[in-house]
Amino acid sequence: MTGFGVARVAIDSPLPQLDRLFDYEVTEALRGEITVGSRVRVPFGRGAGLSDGFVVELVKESEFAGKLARLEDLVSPVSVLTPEIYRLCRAVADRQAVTIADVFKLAIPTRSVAVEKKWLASGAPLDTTPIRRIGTGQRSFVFVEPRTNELGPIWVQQLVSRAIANLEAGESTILVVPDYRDQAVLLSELSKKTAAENIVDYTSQQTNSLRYSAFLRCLTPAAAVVVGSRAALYAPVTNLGEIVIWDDGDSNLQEPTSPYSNARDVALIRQSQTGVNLLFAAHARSSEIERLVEIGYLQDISIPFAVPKLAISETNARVDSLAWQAIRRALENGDSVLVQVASRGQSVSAYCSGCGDRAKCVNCAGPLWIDSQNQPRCRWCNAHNLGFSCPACGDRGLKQGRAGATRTSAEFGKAFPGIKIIESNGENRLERVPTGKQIVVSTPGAEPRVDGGYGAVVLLDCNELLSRDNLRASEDAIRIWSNAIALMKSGGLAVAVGLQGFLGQKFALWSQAELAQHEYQSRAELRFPPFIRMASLSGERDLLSKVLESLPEDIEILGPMPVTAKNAAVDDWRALIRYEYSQGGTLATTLKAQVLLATAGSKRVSAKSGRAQRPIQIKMDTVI
DNA sequence: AGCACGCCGACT
DNA sequence: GTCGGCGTGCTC
Repeated sequence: MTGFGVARVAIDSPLPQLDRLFDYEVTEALRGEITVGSRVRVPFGRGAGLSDGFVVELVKESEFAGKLARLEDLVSPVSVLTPEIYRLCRAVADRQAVTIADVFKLAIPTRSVAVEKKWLASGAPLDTTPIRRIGTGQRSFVFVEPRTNELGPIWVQQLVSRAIANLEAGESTILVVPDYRDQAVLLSELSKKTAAENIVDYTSQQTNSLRYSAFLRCLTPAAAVVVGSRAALYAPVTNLGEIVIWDDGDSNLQEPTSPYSNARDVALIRQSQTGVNLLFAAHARSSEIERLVEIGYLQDISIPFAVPKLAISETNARVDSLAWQAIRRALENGDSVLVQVASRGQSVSAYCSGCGDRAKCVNCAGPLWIDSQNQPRCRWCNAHNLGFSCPACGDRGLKQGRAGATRTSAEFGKAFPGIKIIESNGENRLERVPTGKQIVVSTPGAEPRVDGGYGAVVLLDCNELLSRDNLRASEDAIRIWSNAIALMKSGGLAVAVGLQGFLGQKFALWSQAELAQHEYQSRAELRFPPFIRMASLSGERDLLSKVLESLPEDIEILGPMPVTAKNAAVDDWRALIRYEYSQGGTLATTLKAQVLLATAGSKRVSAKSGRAQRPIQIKMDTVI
């Protein structure tokens, strides 16, 4: 790269007006050292200090008419922002209408000098030329057999063997898994099949130095298997052959802060830019994947498998005879039983024993529930309500509502004397339980694994999960049930209590594709995502109106309406924007520009309070 | 974000 | 006559 006197630098600033490249004259002394992707500090604006940035390009001459400032501070010559990852970050930022700096935060870990020194001493090259796969990769979706055997869950085995096959072909794999426990299982299975140096632990539960070390391992020119969560999609790994996303419908794959991206979309972008293989694997199919399959963008490569034995009972009893039978049979065989219960604690709700009114929190009037310690707690503010007294009738007694996991455990304890009952929930989660005759009562998503698989899986409160107030309730429920059933061994019996109608019938037959089609169809009829896309804009009312007025006629706007969320600022308003996929690119650009325009005109600090004014927040895909 | 430039009110 | 108010605009 010697001889290029001008560096085009991306400034690491959250300001949207600075989200472009700035040219700097590279001093003679740095010309031999600086690389594309180097971390630098540059003079910027009228400020006295230096700003952080990354070299995106090295060129001979600048097209900038003014006088260039000099780049004198090279933080490190390591090429941390490879061209491939820069392109990815740029595209994600553009799609999400956010600044590239917000994406850099996910893509480039903080530097650890000690780790970097060690890495450089090991003889790694500074300037890593990514070997890019040529041609168009396969984009696919696969239904994985929902079963657990002596070696663990089938899906783990399939992902591991896929990654190992790629490794043997000299190609890297990125395995993205929503849950860190699943990441741990994958890492441990991988370590049985290949040397530790081939495995990169990209999970987020790590210290800065470990994260930077994993990042640098990716830059080392040798194929690897990268295991991690959302951020792993930005791993600058050498010779990437395939990206695999497990269970894309899991909400953990959604970035909660800017850039508000979903792992699925980031993977699709990286695939389209590099032509690697992309595989979505799951037990159930998300409506987003269903759309991609229907438009032919993804190919369904599922291989038929024996569906799990699953009985549906349309009953009003919480635990019906079918469920009791399944549990008894499994216990007789010496197997473990998994019972999924919709909520934790003794009871999901509490009522005044005097007048029967829903019991309310003394602090905030939120609804009470009874925790596993048998104490009344508030669902909103979490306060204990030991001194409860009914505001209506003054009674101090409480009646319990529907049973939670703790009370269910107690009930099973009575029904099966001498059988060990184990409870697992989100707060107190077991990853794995030893094999044996036992009943495991778990809330959704907290189901522990048992070696060899469960002999029976019983899903209680099915309608509870379905009636969650969320567009994705049904889709999520199917996913959660399916994942629980996948913990069962071959020959086990699953029972879903209280499931009815179309959903019950199709689920019993494991007709996952039909369920996904049905779900997607109903979204299409309502013109809800993912049939179309829906953005949300929120912020101060007048600012918001200004931005909305500037949008083209053919964009459908819903609102604005005041935000009623509990902890929302008083003056926050929100509008939804419904748009076609084909409009996404232009809309994102327009919104970014218009928000900037609207915000620039007005005062940046509210005169009275002195508090910094929150700009308008853009979420290109809102979760409703 | 900072920071300077610029054009209107009460001060040694 | 000038010091300084912060609205406006730029940053290679």
